[in-house]
Amino acid sequence: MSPAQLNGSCRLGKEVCIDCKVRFMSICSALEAHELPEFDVLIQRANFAPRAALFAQDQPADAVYNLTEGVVRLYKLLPDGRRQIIGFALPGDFLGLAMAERYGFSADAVDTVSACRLAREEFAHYLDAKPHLLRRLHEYTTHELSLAQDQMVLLGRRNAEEKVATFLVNWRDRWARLTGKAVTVPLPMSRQDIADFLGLTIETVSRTFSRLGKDKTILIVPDGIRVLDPQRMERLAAA
Amino acid sequence: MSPAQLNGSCRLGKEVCIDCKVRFMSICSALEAHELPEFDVLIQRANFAPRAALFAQDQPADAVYNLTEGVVRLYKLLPDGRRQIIGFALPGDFLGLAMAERYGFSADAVDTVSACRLAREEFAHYLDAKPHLLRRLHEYTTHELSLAQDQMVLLGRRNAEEKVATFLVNWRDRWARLTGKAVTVPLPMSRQDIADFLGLTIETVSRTFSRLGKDKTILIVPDGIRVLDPQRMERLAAA
DNA sequence: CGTTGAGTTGACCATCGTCAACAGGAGTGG
DNA sequence: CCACTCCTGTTGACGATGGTCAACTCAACG
Repeated sequence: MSPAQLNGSCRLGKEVCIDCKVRFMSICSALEAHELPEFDVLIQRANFAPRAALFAQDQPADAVYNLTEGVVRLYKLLPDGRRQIIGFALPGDFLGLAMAERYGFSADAVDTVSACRLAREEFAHYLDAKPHLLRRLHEYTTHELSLAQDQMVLLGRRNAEEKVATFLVNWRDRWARLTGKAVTVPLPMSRQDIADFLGLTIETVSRTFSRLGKDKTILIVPDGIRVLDPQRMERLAAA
Repeated sequence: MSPAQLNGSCRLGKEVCIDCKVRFMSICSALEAHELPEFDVLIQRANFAPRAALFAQDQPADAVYNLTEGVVRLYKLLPDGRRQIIGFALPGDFLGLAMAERYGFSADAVDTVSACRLAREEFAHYLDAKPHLLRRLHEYTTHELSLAQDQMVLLGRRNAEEKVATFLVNWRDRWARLTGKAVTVPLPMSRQDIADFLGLTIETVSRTFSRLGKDKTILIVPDGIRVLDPQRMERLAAA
């Protein structure tokens, strides 16, 4: 499947806002039941294969997305190719906050992704008519800003072990909010993705995982980890 | 003057929104002329001596601030005392975006600071009645988020020289927007502040300044620098 | 089976942090 | 007016954390 070219069998008639599984985790929770049909006509379902691009940095920002399924990595590139992942988006997350002419970062699917696509202009006009939705969006944005500030502390002032532990704890908690608590934490993204998120190299991430594994702090399983010593893990993350 | 204890001779009658020098650089630019008097009654002028705290992380967030004068450092502390400065605020900047129960970071005056203080609850209610102000605030927040994402790239993926150069270029440009272009860029904050903003130590910042000085890329002057080779500077910052 | 790509591990090294000494200016008090 | 302290910033020597380079394993896939 080619990147950014898709949605075959979707839009099966049943995929309407009122049935949306992530409605109450997304900005759509601000909408009243009677507003859902009118919102429905604004959105378009889009599916993305693993590694497909939702959008790319500096492209004209003609759409925003509400993620309903899968994991998306958001990243910025320096001219020489260095990459910083600024976040991983999960179902319920809103992409394209900037509402600028062009995207400030790139977004692509880590695994199979579904999202509601809204034309930016249309969405902006709809927002003008719905102050309660704008208010919800603003709350969401300030929350994102707060997470970004936490990430600055992590990138600027924590060592490799603290970075990895913090990442794993945060990811486990986000995952638990979606699917409930589980012993095994899936890690759909690659080691390279984790490294680029934490400001490390792939080797350092790998070594730190191994060390935490030898510690019996975590157990490394295919495509994920199991937290064996949550106490020690949280202590490392809090430090 | 003791921290967080102040405003003596302020509120001289003339200090009303309509005369505000930074009105068009702040979120107040969203207000119509006829709304200024009603906004005026919500605000309270506050002055802060150098090093005084505007507010501290985890304190109840009972006020937000609109900066009118001076420089404020915003920072987070780790339990063991490591500090990450998440930004420097200048006149026109809005502090307390989170609108949460408690402040997510600390803010204190770098030099002499003046600000408009608004009770958070009152401001929230006023926002409910003024969608255009909310909209402006949302634009401001997304801009801050975008800056935070740039800072993540800087912290995660740039070396010391690039960090320092990027900081100086950005600071020069922000300063120029306030006071017009000038050969000398004042640096009211300490080396320690710069280090904690860039995820470096004070020694590395000092050495990098010295090296850029020996290069003739910059000239180090008391409480500031002069950019001698803007081209080279921008090249380092863009890298 | 051979190839490919992700992940792991080891050896070595560079950048930046740590520790320490020192310089210079501001403020204080004899 | 000078001696003294204090504080910030600079510089040097050394070391540790994490990066670089390379070899290797293993699973997936044709």
